Amino acid sequence: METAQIRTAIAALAAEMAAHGHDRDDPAREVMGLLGDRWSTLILLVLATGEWRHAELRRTLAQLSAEQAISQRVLTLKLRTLERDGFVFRKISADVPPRVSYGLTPLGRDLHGEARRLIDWINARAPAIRTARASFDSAED
Amino acid sequence: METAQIRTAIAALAAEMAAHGHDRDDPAREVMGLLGDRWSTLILLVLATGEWRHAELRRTLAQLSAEQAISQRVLTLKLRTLERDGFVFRKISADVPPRVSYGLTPLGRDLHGEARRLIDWINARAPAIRTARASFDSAED
DNA sequence: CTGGATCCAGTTTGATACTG
DNA sequence: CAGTATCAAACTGGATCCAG
Repeated sequence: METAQIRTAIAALAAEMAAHGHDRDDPAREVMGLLGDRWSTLILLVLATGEWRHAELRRTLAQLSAEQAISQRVLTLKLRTLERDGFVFRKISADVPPRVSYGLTPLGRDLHGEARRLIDWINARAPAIRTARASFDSAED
Repeated sequence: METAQIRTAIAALAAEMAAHGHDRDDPAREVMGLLGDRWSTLILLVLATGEWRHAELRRTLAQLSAEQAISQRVLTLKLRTLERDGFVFRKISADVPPRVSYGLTPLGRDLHGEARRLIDWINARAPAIRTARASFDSAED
């Protein structure tokens, strides 16, 4: 690109970002970071099936994950973050002892659907990505 | 959920993941992590406009980001990762001195489109998310 | 200009133990 | 059972210097 073109391109990009509602404290960056972390998308997947108690959810995540189990502490942290953004609700029963359950809000259900679409798209391209990686890795000597 | 229901739910989730092509080394987790990091989606946005040289790209990213500029080192790292997965190409001219340009492959162009859809969805819900956060933060005493 | 090498700081995740 | 506190480990991003 030439200097004048770059200036034009930057202006166009800035305008496009503005038109899509980007501004400096928009939550897109943070939510994308959340979806990109180690556990949140899997938590959404499980909670999409109904309401789960903390310990149940923890055991289930361990079953579904190829890697090691989520720690109690990290599960609490992730649920708090999802709850704060309005994607997950936390319900405490009046029983003795009280039962704490988690589930998806309507917004969380929609988020899960949208994220799922992207994840499925990536999985569908997994062969192409693996091929690209193999080619890159073998070319670097 | 009751114990039997949990068993059923886990089985259903595992089957669903398998049906969607999940397996333990699928790249979805890594690509989502990439899209959730600090710079990759912005890099895709800029590269979607054409071919850019390293230094041009770095300056442009600085213009578009509210935060501080990307470091030279991190830009190289991010471009390498995107290139390895087949989303970005790297072209070296035969000139002296050689010019190095980066751009999107067809796969990268598609990824950008898919990711953009999710980001736009989140931005469209930004008011709801901000409201949820304010309510959560004020309720926690 | 591109980008590798070092060194460093902040954040995220995990292990363990403890409280109500 | 749910959640917190503390400590340790790993990872990410950044600053600086240097080489082709």
